[in-house]
Amino acid sequence: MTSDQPTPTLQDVATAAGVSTATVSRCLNFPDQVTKRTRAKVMQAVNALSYSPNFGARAMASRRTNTIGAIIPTMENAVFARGLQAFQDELHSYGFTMLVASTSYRADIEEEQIRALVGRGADALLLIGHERSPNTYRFLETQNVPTLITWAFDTSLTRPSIGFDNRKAMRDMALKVIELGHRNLAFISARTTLNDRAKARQSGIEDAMAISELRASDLHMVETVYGIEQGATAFEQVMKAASQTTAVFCGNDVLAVGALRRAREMGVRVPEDVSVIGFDDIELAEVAYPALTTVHVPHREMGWRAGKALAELVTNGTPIEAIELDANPVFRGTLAPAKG
Amino acid sequence: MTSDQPTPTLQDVATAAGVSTATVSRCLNFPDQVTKRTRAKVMQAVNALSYSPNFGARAMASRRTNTIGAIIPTMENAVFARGLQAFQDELHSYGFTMLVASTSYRADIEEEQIRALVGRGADALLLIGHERSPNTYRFLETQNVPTLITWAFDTSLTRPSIGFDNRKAMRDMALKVIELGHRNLAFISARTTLNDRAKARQSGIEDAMAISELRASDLHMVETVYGIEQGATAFEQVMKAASQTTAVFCGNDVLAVGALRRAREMGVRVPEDVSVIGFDDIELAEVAYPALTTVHVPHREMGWRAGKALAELVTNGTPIEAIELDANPVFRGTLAPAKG
DNA sequence: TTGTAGGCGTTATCAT
DNA sequence: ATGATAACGCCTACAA
Repeated sequence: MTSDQPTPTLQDVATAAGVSTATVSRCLNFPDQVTKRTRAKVMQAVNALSYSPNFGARAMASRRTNTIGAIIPTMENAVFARGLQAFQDELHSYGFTMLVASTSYRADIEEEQIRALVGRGADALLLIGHERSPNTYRFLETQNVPTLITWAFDTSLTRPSIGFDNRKAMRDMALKVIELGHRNLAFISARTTLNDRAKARQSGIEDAMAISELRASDLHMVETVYGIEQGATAFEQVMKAASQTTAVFCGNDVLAVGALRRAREMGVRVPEDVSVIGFDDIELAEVAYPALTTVHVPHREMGWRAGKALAELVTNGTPIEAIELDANPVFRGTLAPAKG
Repeated sequence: MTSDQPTPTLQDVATAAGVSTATVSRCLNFPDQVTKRTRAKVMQAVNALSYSPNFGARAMASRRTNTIGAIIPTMENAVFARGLQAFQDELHSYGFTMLVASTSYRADIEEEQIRALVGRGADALLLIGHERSPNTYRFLETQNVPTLITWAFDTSLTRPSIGFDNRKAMRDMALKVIELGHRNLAFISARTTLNDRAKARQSGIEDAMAISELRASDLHMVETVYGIEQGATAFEQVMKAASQTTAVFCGNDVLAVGALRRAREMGVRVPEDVSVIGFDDIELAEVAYPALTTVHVPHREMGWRAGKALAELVTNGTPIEAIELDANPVFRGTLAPAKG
């Protein structure tokens, strides 16, 4: 670096172009309110100085940031990645920037991140799932930040959501599994504390059992934290505690893949001895061997629809229309009829 | 909402607490410059109003944003996810916020994203790989934004990097493969345009061939875009065009997993008929069947070291110390000695 | 320890 | 169509 020249400001451009700052501002924001000739002069100065507007100043003066925040449980694996990419692409096409933060599935961190993004002037927020502390919702309300929920759908709530019904999706899957003759079911669940998706998925299995005249209380449940290794451990626990199990549902594909691995290590054949069912349909599911039977989640569509809805809300005030998407079973190699 | 009460400002808090705005500001930024008593009063007012500082104003007044940007090729899969999460966690512990943007592996989009993040006042930037247009580097220099390169390491360049030597890593892997008797090698590469990692990995294989007195020109190369499906297609091409191939290197695990799948579909046995080698060691690699032999990349360490380096640079001016990490072969099921 | 006041770079409302 | 100029909300010398 030769010299620490300070970044050029609007004023510098104005001086260079021989106009007022107001005119430069207009050139940049409303080009057609300005003469062709003036515009040319100004743009030339802009380029010469390679001026680029100061975000903070602009945010302060216009009281808008063109920023939309997304807060997801984790970036560690691909569960939210595909949807997020679609969300970001859509926002980008509207001229918005996406800010991401992750919570490691912890409610306290989520609240912190919400404050951080709101503090940074996010014009709106995308959140995963409905369940969080009243405090958090109160904050969002007083701050007047529009919020959209995704990865869930629940009309009984007033908050808009664009997602799918976790309970119904899991119920449909479970009905198919029961139809194949499975009676001894287990469920390896993600932590259900402040996680409505996990709870809903459990309820879905129980619904299916009730419909099929099985006793929901017979569902063998193990709750564990996220991770392949945790899924493996949980699978072993299940097989030890309830060895008659023929079908193991998992709260998500990551756990399911762990279960699959441990099954192989234990000499338990999938699907001949026990069927394994996941949820999410991320890349892992296809790649696993045998390929995982799972509930397909419309990642991309959810993402872009959410992006579009928020962009239009912020831009034109178009109210968000709740949208329920389908999440359907995908049958692959890990599910087979129950023996006998 | 009952009333559209405007967000509280520093002034509001000051009034409520019966002090000046300066005192409130100090309470928030340098708590120990203020009496315990005063602080208590102020914090109470802060909570009562649930005040949270305006980012733009703060950025403008302090000329710092406490924001560090990261620009990665894609969020679609887990390649960069683990490292990014570690990066973000480390930044967070220093009080920084991470901004992410993705480029879909396109140089023009990368440049746009760099401008966007700089425009938003990013105090520093994390970029993947060294190779980009001189224009882009010039911009970064005139804007005076410190930049750290990761996912690569090259002392011949003056730019600091914290990463690993792609060429050396791939060479080491290739040497092992050749040692196992493989002579007919193929390489399914990611696009090499403006992608120094892809090029380096290719060079690594060629280096190993040269060392082993094989003709580097005999390496059968296929270049393709990112994706499982693309890896599958490329594998088929390779086996059709060079059926004597016994070892297929892939530029990354995603392509490798695609190759694996197509091999199964084609009735080609891995590793009996052909060995498949990946790069990155993401979750997919472990989960694939057979589990993928691949080059392990120290995702997390790279991420947190990068975060620490940038945070300390921005905070204390500590210059970045380039760090070379190891990326070593991991031998799993897809590699076996060549037949005969 | 606390208060006063000027300035940070834009936008937007008025005039002209 | 263009130009003054008053906000915008916070930080930080400097003064008290």
